[in-house]
Amino acid sequence: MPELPEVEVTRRSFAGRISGARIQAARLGKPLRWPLGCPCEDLTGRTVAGVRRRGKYLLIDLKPSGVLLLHLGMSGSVLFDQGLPPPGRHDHFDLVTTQGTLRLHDPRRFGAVVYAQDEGAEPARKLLSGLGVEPLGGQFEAQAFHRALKDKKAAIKQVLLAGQVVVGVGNIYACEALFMAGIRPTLRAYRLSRPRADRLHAAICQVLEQALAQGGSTLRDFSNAMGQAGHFQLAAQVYDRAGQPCRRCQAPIRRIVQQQRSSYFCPDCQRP
DNA sequence: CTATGGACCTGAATGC
DNA sequence: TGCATTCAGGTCCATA
Repeated sequence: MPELPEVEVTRRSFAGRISGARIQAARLGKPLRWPLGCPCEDLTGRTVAGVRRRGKYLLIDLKPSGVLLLHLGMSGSVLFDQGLPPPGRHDHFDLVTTQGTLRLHDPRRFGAVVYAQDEGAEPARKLLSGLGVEPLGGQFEAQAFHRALKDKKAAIKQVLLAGQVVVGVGNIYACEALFMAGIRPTLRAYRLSRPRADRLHAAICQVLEQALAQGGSTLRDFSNAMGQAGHFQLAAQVYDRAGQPCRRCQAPIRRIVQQQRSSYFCPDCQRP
């Protein structure tokens, strides 16, 4: 479910409300992708200093020390509120604080909650190192983007999903950005000309900013930590539209599989 | 080093 | 209705 805009929407929906709260208890449900990395009891008594985001990870900074990395995987979502009902079968982490309970709901359990001393310490370092530049907030530059693509032999779609060049672009937004830029997902990254790389750079920024402004996509079941749904589905140009007419030229949208993931594109608007 | 495929897990939608 | 198959927003890891 969650790509960068959804994760950022989630962060904004509870960061302010949880900051300054004192942790009273933590509890785990079924195993997530990785073990927490510390006993739940070790968290009690600490204070939440703030919530940051890096790629698709949420970083919950603790005082006097420690950080919780939270990843939503494919099906995760977060709730933060007071007086939450008892955990259900897909609620796998609760952080009970003086200002409310943070709850990770994740049916497929590809998500994770991981504790580290700080973001440079294991296991956080390993998860965060190797992540590319943040696409929003001014660090993402067209020239550097083009240069980075130059030594990637893989298809551009795969390079975007890998997150080593730029983070946060998942399957939906990769498809949408490539459509906006008029680029076939199968085109090898190093073959992008500077003008096409520039277009893709702009498209990535635009599609992510737009989704963020609209509160995150909701192709299936996304909602933020206050239970509100997003609206991106209204704007999808190609994702999940196989066989339907391109909104720009009417040609049927095609679906192909790359790296065992679906790619959608318009054969006329997007050129190899 | 790259490229590929499998792994993790559950639920919804589709097909016979 | 029941049962099997396919697909889903992610990403790590083993293998060649």
